Amino acid sequence: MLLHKVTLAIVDDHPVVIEGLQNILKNHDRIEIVGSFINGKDFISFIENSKVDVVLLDISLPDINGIALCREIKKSSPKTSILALSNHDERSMIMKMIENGASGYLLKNTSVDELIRCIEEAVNGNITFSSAVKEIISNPGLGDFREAVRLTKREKEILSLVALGKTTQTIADELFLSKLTVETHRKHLLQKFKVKNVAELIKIASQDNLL
Amino acid sequence: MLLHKVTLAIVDDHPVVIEGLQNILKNHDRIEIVGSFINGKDFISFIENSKVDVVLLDISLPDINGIALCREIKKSSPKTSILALSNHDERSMIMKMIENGASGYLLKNTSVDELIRCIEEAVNGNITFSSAVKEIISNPGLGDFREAVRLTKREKEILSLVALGKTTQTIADELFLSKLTVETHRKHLLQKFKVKNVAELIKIASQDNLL
DNA sequence: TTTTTTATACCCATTTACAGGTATTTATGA
DNA sequence: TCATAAATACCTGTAAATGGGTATAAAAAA
Repeated sequence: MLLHKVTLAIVDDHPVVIEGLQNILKNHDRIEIVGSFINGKDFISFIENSKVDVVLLDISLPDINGIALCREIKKSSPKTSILALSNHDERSMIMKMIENGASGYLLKNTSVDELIRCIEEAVNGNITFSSAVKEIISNPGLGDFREAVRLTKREKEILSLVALGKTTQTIADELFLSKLTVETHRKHLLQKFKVKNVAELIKIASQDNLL
Repeated sequence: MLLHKVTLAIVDDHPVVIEGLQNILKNHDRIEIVGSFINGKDFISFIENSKVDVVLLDISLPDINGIALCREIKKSSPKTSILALSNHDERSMIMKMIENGASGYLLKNTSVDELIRCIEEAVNGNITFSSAVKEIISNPGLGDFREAVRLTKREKEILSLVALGKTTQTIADELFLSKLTVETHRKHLLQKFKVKNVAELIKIASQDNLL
């Protein structure tokens, strides 16, 4: 048994959510809330000088991307357990957070009981998920095993020009390339995405936020 | 001055948000929270038998679309003021909610003070917005005046088949149409979206959630 | 009832895209 | 240093898409 209280911080840009979390946790005698932050930068400064055992981290913050913040926190304070709080229910996002040091992942519609259970697990050093998240992990959707397509810089560049409706010739002129070179890049894009024309290409790229 | 308390309900599928809102509002002596709901259906049943002056409504619920729910509520209980709570910061969404009977629109990152101010305004029958929302309304982005493209049923059907990478001929075969007919529909799609090829078409359709 | 929209279909000329190759130079990693 | 990946470029033939028209019947709206 630990004698000291567990120090916990909240990082979420929604004041109402902070209010809710504080209210839920304030009656737990083993937990002490040591700070609430509405952006990542402030929390990073804070953690450099303070001990935080657990942080409840909203992964969609205005100033910094959740994955990057997760890694930053682990670099500054490796012993801090990070519990990701998020609306994103894509398997890939869950996996990325875990890969980058999170100890758990909760969807925002998690019940209060489950939330507390997960925090307690995180305090004990375990990795935890809310039940909806477990469901997602164990029942991967169809698209979930299609690994992320790795595009070169040039390919990304051409992909976005294609998405703007530019033709091969126009792109070639703009980039001072041969039309044939641009055709090759397009061909590689179609191959990498395993699609057979631009319509499908742009749809998938758009769904994967590559535009 | 009213003698009775203002009755207020909360509809949000995030338990933590409900907790936060309850906690923020419980000390207001003029406000009485008469119910909290995590889906639209339950609230619709509730409001048929109860008087609710103000409802804080999350517009992204699992069971029903926010706009439809807004209209439902106004139909069942026209005197209830609806304050929309949302993460969606698109001008078009804000306008749609107001058109469908909402008395205000708050982004979820609204501060507690502002939230209370808006609830009080709504109680008094005014239409209110959080400052971030006012900003959005008064500074329309570039795309905001491009009015929503109105597609016919057939056009939508063909658009989604095109997005699946099917060729004109394939689509014609599947729908038992002449290839020339499908070509005409495609042409109309390009014209309506004011674009010159499928790449641009699919990108815009995808951004507008038409796929 | 008249007008407009929707869905259908056709024609022609031209441009663009796609499939399936090969090949060279330059970076980048192991 | 050796192998691999990236970026470049070329060739040929075919398939598909686009632009700019016209036209008609049916359905929906005014």
